[in-house]
Amino acid sequence: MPPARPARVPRADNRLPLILDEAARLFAVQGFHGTSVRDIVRAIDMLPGSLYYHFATKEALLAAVYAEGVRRISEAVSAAIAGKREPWERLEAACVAHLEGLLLSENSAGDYAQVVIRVRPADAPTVAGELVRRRDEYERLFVDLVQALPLARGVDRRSVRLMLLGALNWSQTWYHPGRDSPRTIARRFVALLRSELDQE
Amino acid sequence: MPPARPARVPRADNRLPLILDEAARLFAVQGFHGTSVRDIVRAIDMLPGSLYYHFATKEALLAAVYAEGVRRISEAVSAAIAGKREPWERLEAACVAHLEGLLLSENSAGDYAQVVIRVRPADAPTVAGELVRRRDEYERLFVDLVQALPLARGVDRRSVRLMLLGALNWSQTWYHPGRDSPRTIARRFVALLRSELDQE
DNA sequence: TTACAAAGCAAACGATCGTTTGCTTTGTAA
DNA sequence: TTACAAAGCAAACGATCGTTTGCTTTGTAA
Repeated sequence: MPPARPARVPRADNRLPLILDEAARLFAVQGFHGTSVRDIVRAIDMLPGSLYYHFATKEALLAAVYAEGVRRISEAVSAAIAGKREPWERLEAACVAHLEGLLLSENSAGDYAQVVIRVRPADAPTVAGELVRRRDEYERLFVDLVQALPLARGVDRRSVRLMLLGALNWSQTWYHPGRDSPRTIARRFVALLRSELDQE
Repeated sequence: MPPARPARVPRADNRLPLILDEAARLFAVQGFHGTSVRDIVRAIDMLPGSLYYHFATKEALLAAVYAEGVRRISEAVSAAIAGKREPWERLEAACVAHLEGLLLSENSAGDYAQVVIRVRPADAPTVAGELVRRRDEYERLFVDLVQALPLARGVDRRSVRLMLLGALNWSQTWYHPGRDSPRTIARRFVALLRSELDQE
């Protein structure tokens, strides 16, 4: 085995994080096809060609944003359920974290998650497989959470998960910052399901 | 008032309907920005410029497809609830019709409805106002259906509607033709809500 | 202080985009 | 049979797209 090469250390003024942030913001708002490479680099005073030092293609850039989005929201949800034991409490906490990560736009953290929800893998054929894999990986969190619920016999847990996540994700289209908070919306949706499904 | 001009009658070989069909199909699958004018006319052996005899802009074409989509799914839902009296039965029938109109791809009727669900008004700024108006007009059907439900006091009817429609619309992303039918999915989602909300 | 890779500039590539302009074909009403 | 508008062709417009190529600047390890 050859000795490990001395790690090439990135420079401090590396603007790759800025590219990711701006790409996340624009992909979230305008979609993948509605955003040009020039749109992205314009805001950070870069030339279009320079982006290709960091990414081989526009689709590879999307894959990077997508990966970061899954990482962030997975972390938020995991942190939210870490302290809790009761299954319904855990699911509610997860839904609140999911929706806050998606809709809360302060510090632009929500942009990354919105890309995961909004951009269809089919929009970027060369990385579609990777995107689907990452989304599935995230949703597995919710498979487990729903699995742990004490439900009456005969209730299809897959339907429960799909209904809840679908309703949450769709809120992206009608949510307005001034009105009900993401936390309130998430709790309400869980409550609408809960008492019916709870077996006691 | 001048006498009405004799109506200019369109020709029988008018290919405008073909343009609408193909645009609906492609906008549904690839999105608005992911579809070019050339993509649309290619399938019907037309030249790109010829489209502009029928529509002033690509966005005006989208508006026409959108309007037809709302018209079709409104009609399907209205027909489905026409015979029924019981409020929960009416809501279920409406949800089944909504989802079948959205997911059933036989005779390509679903393409128009999918455009309504998939394309964001903001994607076409010059017609965004019209698109929002039409979508709201359609959703008013469901406002009334939920309004008629005999619910326990304190249940937020807006949340019930948003949760249900959100879950249904989101199914577009995970639905697979081989598995559960749109009818089954719609009924299951209504059932998950129903017993909890029903006041008896 | 120097060597060198990291980072990005500068300029352009061919392809494709939505749309326009002027002209021709063709169905239909009279 | 003819007049004419409906419908679309043919060809191009300027703008923008994602990407490449060759060169320069600059931070950092030695």
